[in-house]
Amino acid sequence: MAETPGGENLLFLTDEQLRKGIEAMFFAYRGFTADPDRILEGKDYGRAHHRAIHFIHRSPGTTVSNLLSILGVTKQSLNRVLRTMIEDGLVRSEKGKVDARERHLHLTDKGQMLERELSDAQRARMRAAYRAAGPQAVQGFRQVLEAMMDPEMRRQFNRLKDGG
Amino acid sequence: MAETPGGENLLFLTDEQLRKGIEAMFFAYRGFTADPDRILEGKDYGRAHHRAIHFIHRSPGTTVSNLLSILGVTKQSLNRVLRTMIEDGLVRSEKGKVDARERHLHLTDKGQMLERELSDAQRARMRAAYRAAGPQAVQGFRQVLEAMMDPEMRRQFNRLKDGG
DNA sequence: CTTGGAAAGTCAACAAGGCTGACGTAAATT
DNA sequence: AATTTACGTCAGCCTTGTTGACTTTCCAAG
Repeated sequence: MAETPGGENLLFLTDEQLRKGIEAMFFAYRGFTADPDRILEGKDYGRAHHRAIHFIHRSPGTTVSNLLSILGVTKQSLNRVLRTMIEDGLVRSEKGKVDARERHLHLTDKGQMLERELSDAQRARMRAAYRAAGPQAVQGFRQVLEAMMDPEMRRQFNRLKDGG
Repeated sequence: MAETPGGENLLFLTDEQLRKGIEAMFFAYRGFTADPDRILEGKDYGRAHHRAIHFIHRSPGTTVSNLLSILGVTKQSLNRVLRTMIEDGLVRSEKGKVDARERHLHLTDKGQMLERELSDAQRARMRAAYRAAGPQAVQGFRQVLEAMMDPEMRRQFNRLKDGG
């Protein structure tokens, strides 16, 4: 057994273990996105639309620039998906009252319906995985994921966790 | 506390908890790919090349069709990245001896060097996350990820885990 | 009140990396 | 001999990312 002076077993840090973790992330992420992808194909939307829908639902009234910093894409890229969803009546964009330069984004009823369909599917998979693994495992899952984020992303993540 | 007839606490299965897990996956995956992406930008390669390099390194001599089923892309898509890497002398492709229709793929020394650079960076992040979270958390992390995979992907994952 | 700069939106052009469809070739299998 | 398999390739398309340049709107500071 590989033991440190401190006495902890560090077998979980071998290159082999790390490789397995890397591959697990790769395959799991495919599963993670598979259901929404399936729902969206044929609906003219893609993963980029799903991400926007998710975070608008999550933080109704959020601004474009806030969304930009969460999604980490350029405004041109975000604007493209936002525009189609506004045209299609999934998203409502309204001028800010305190700062009229900002656009506050909301899902319309139609947008809510699609969000529901997508998140139901994604939650169902997550729920099944959580249930299969158990609460203890879920806690570890969350700890490792959070430790894996860039500090900037972790800030975003924790800001979302609490207030809207 | 939400208790089932069985007596288990199911608070970890609330929609809110599931949403946090979903967002954690999203932000963590960004971190997961950030370092290799940074290394590859400016090198004419992208994430697709990284994936191919990883699995060729992982299973030297693997065939094109095997790689196809692991990566889950079309042969045209894979062929594009494979061709450039063969031209650039990162990957060697040789006819099979037992079945000459197959092409067996290996990394050249140059390919090994790039693989090293990429996987060192990715492992460093994974190692830091594992170390911060601890062995117990790592086990849970792996359990949840594995449960999240599609059965087909889980088969691939477990086939890789053992033999090459 | 003017002006500087931030926020938002738009146009154009491009690249990576997915996809489908069609076709060709060599080798294995039936 | 005919069919199937593994691989490669051409052509064309889509999504989603990028840069760069530009305009409009509007807040805030001088």
